[in-house]
Amino acid sequence: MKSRKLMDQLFTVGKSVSVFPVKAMFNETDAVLDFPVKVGVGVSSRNFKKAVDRNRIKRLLREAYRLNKQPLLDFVNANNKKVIVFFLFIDKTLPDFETLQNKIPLLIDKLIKQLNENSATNN
RNA sequence: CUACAAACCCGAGCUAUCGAGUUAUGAGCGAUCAUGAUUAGGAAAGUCCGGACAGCAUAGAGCAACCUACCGGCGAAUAACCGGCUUCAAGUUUACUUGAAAGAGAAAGUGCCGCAGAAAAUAACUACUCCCGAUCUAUCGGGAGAAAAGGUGAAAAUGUGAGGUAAGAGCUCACAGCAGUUGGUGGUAACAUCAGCAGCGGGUAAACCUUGGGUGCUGUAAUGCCACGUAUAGAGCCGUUUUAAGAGCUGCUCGCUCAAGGCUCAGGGUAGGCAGCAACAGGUAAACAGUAAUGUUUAUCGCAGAUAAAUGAUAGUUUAGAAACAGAAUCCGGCUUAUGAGGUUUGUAGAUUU
RNA sequence: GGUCCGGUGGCCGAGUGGCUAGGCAGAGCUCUGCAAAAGCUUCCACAGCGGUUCGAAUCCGCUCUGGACCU
Repeated sequence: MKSRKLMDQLFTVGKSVSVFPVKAMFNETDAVLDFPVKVGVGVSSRNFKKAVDRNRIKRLLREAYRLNKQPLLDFVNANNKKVIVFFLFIDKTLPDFETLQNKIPLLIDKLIKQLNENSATNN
């Protein structure tokens, strides 16, 4: 996700789920997207002052999402939805790849549940 | 060989699997896909200097402001790079080593120098010497001399010795120190050294200042272009061709030029794309010139280019070890700061062997 | 990305080169039957390193840190 407009929209009206140390903001959208899911990652510069550390965390988040994204894609394709997601790292210490590798699947499960409930209430 | 100091080098390589950015070629209407190539630093950092490049201005003059200050070299450029000179500091071997320097002018002027001290800068005061007068006979008053004595301070009118005198004084002499000036010698020069002349009136210019030199302002989010969009839109103020509101010369004044719309507030819209933007003060290697910075020649290479922002994950292996500081955002040169393990060179000290 | 400004006790804040004011807060004492108020005493500071100077919070350089503005 690279659009500034979508980003503002996400942070104003979007909802969130979190599995420590990662929080996911998400929003279903009617906007015309090229892909069913658009994803971004971020770290607060308040918690990590060095650009090296922030880049490291963003890379690990990207890699962890890449390896575990299949369930989310399947769900979204099955229900014909369009979703934008933003992963925020909220811990204040540098993580290692293994913990993220364990936590991201849990977060994605939770996200899918939320999406399911939303569509049920809307209908 | 060990320790210390300084300078410099390096800042992991390879294989497999799965990915990301850029780009070339091919395929596809297109989204995209396939194959190949390539993808972070020595500091990318701080932004302390200097440039390139771009926009505005180019009609200047004066004032102000800011920067700078030994000499030579190098270079696109620099107070910051290289070499030298001088001064200072430390160390010892006392003439060397290492380090530092914002290193023009205090004899153009103004200011400041707390406390202490007689006095912090035309010299005054106390005390000193001589003469005169008075008297209570060791004091007082007046005149003259003189700037040596006053012990405090960071700093006290160049220091020591001798002569000289009523007492004294660079008043005179010897030696030493300091800065000025003239000439000789060496050096491109700063400067060094020798001789003569006339001197010796603290410090502070990282206080104001003076002198010499320099600076137009702003910065790639600059700047140019394309697309989309709004309230056919509100309020207030100033002005409209002889006068002129206002704008530009970017701090001010004069002067000059342009000028029919301009300024402020409130609200609304957009926040997309292209160029700038990756081929040059280029990198690497060797040779040559130079003490060095640097330059020349030859060969060779094409070497990040994103925009919520790529350069990653896992496993194995090489190695004594893979750990430090740390992430490009227009580019380049220098400086400063952070930094792991190891290596090279030079110097000093110690030990051992010959 | 660029351009600037600041840092003085626990807090606020003055200080244009000569022992770092003042207020609030803290501690102790006085006052009171006990407290409050008041009074007295006391404690705790120049962001760090280096330079200029006899002497630096002040002047200069570097570092650290906080903030503002342009966009």
